[in-house]
Amino acid sequence: MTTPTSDWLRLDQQICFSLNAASRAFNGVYRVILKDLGLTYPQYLVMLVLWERGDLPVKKLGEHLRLDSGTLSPLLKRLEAAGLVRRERSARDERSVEVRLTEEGTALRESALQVPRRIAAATGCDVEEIRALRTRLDELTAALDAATLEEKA
Amino acid sequence: MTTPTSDWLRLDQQICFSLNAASRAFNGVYRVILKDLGLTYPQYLVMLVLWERGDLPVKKLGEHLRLDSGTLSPLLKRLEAAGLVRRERSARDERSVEVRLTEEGTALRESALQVPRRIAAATGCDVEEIRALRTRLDELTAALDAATLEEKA
DNA sequence: CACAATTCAGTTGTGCACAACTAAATTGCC
DNA sequence: GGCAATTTAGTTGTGCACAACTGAATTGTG
Repeated sequence: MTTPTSDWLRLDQQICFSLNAASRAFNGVYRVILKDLGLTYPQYLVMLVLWERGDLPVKKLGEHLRLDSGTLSPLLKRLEAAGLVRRERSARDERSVEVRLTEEGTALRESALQVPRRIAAATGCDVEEIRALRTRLDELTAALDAATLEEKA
Repeated sequence: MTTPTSDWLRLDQQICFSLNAASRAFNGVYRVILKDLGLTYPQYLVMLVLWERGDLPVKKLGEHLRLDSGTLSPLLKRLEAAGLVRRERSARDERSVEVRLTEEGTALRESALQVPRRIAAATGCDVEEIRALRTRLDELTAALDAATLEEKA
């Protein structure tokens, strides 16, 4: 039992639409919830990394988030304008810029503590389901990243 | 056995990073594969809907894709500039704009037929796994959309 | 019929993703 | 020590998402 080629296109429509929609729906929930904190979703990701790991150079931040300087540089400028971080040229290596939490940025973590519970509630999943989904997504990302490199070659 | 509040933040970092990364990884694979067709991922989504449903007004297109005119108007202009669609004011209702496939746009479907197989290969999943993931994502989207409305209220 | 409310596409402005590039600092190699 | 290759941020340009708004056409109601 094989699937006609033209039906593959319909299936692709469904899966890639579903993924796109899910991603944007998640974004939408975060947008609403993060509005109180004055953060966008990508800005929240950056703050999470800084709260977790402490001050980091832009390069390291980018590695954790898989984002390049083209995305991070303007984003960090906005976080700096909002008073949440400072950016300081490293003395040891003048190419590098250290991103440091300000007091205000550190303090914001307290308000952020309520975010995950609200997000979890919005998904309607329990912690184990979320963990399972995360694992599934990570596998997928790994496969896709590997495939992207192959396709490019 | 309960989880400390501060660990929730770490879990949130993981799940929202994973989702974001998966979404971008998918985008990356599509970007590489669609390059041959001269389409971006969102443009491909629009073409899929048009191939599937035939000519549609912008409004209907937006409902299928959950995109508003702010996103679609410029995107459709680019598809028109590429010669894949035409946009024509409806005679019956002058507010409405019909998006019609050109011959070139219709013909592109033939080249697109190979895309889904390449994407499926990139995910490393079989058809059933893809279907299951799709179902999971649709459930999630439904829950998230409902929650977004609640949060806004 | 008249006119307020709604619908529809489009525009504007902000922010993100990413490719391609620049400029400056550092490292490695001879 | 000197110089090419690499590393690091940043900039520029394109495209998408979305909120807020505009303007024109249509619909509904008195």
